Amino acid sequence: MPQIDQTDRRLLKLLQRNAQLTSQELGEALNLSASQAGRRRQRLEETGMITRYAAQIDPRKLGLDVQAFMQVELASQAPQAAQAFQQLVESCADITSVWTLTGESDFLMRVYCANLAALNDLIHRVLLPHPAVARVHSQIVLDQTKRDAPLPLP
Amino acid sequence: MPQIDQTDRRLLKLLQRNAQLTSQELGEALNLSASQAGRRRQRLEETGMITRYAAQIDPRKLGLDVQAFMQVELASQAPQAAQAFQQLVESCADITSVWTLTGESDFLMRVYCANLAALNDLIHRVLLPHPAVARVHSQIVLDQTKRDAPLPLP
DNA sequence: GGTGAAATCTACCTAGG
DNA sequence: CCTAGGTAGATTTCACC
Repeated sequence: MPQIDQTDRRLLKLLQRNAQLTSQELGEALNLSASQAGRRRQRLEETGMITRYAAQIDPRKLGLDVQAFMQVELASQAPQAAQAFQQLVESCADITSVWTLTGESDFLMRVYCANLAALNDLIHRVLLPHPAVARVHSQIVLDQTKRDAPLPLP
Repeated sequence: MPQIDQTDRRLLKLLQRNAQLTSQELGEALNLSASQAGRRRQRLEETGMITRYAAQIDPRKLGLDVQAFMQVELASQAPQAAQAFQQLVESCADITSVWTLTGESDFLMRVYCANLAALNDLIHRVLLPHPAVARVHSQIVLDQTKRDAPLPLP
């Protein structure tokens, strides 16, 4: 596995903010030739450092006016409960990310809904009736004051 | 503002998973000509539906082995406390996203650190000593079971 | 929906440490 | 021998028809 140097880190930082930068523009920003910048980018893709390029969407323009984080506690720690919950999560498009965390609650989920009624439906008609789910604690996002900054460069 | 139809939504879904799809590939997936697919994509960019294209990085390969979510409660509700906290957040690269939420805690933050020691330093040497910060509750990410799915299509 | 000019990527080649 | 810079063919985009 090749070593990552400071130039690679700066390249990653730039591409996290704007993946459309051309090899030429990257080269100018990093004092490299376009071909070298392109070669570095390709190597970062091949080694799995860059996992993918993704379009970011404005959820409000899509009609998704409500975002929330939910902490979910399962009824049991048994593996089949976790598996049943996992199926629920996969089948629900409103849930975009799920993390397992240390601490009292078992899962943290990020959800997007069209409105408050849809969020309440998700909680009371989908999550709480599910046998694997014991408790749901939901907090609605009022504002995002810092969004998707590049990863820190260690 | 032009209306978004079902084809636009499918296009957005594809581009969220892979922003490198060419107009030709998009056209094949959507039963459109390449020129029409490209035109739709351009329109979604111009109207701000697509806010940017971003490279996604594998944090572990960068040496960021610890992720966490933190809930931060401020010492006061005064605007200058929030503003001081905002400056702290902006100056700290480990904090990649910050949300304001409903409920008891004032902020939810997502952080990436090289290791547990760095995370503890962040909590005890940066956040807690800051005059605006009253309480910090941190939960480490053990696993991400669903990651960055496309936004739901309403 | 199609076409062509301009721009970009990428594989290959050459030079230098 | 390995890394950096340059070049040409193929691919893609985008303004226009």
